[in-house]
Amino acid sequence: MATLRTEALPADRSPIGRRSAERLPAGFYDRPVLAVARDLIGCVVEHGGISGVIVETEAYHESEPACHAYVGLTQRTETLFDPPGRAYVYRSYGIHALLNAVCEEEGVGAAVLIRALEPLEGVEEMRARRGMAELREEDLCSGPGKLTQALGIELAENGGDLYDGPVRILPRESAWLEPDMVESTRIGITKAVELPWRFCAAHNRNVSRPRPRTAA
DNA sequence: CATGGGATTGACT
DNA sequence: GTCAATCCCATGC
Repeated sequence: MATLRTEALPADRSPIGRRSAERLPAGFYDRPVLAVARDLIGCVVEHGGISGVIVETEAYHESEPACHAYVGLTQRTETLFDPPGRAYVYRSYGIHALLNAVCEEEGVGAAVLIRALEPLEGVEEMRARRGMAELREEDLCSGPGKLTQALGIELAENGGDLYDGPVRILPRESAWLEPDMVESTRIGITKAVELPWRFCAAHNRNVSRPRPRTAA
């Protein structure tokens, strides 16, 4: 069984280099998708030196009809059935690329949708990519389509390895080892709307709208 | 081969 | 609050 402990490897002074030396444990994604969705809060998504801390996720599983894999193996869904730890990137509403982490054993269609990031590195490049003038920092990655645009993630990244890139997910940093989390129902779906499979960092400005009711 | 429906966003009323 | 933009692909005739 995988744990969240990161492997201590030779350090580097630069933030990117230091994190490059750390990996999520082998088997991290080879677990129930709900566990992975919780544990990804606080981890870091990085692409081309641009990065952010994950503050919102949703879980999807082939056993429920909101999941693309519910219909079985098709051309669209084949990445979902790949080995855990791959990126599933698909186009939403004809416009946006959405990033997911494939979970559970090979042959089981399950993934965690990365819905929002707290910008970490490359904020100016994010602003340039997002294109709109004078965006506040919390508007850069506060939604699943926004964050892929900010990090330059496109459909070409579908099927890529999240340990080796080009899109990578790196372990939690010290400030995020035990994040306060809020559970709620998922956004923007019409089926299985009752499942509480959305996870947000509590009191974080980068969580997408509508924000969940934060724990009292 | 035609059709319809999105795991969304930004602009506008 | 409402609504259009726009592309991939699953489904059905």
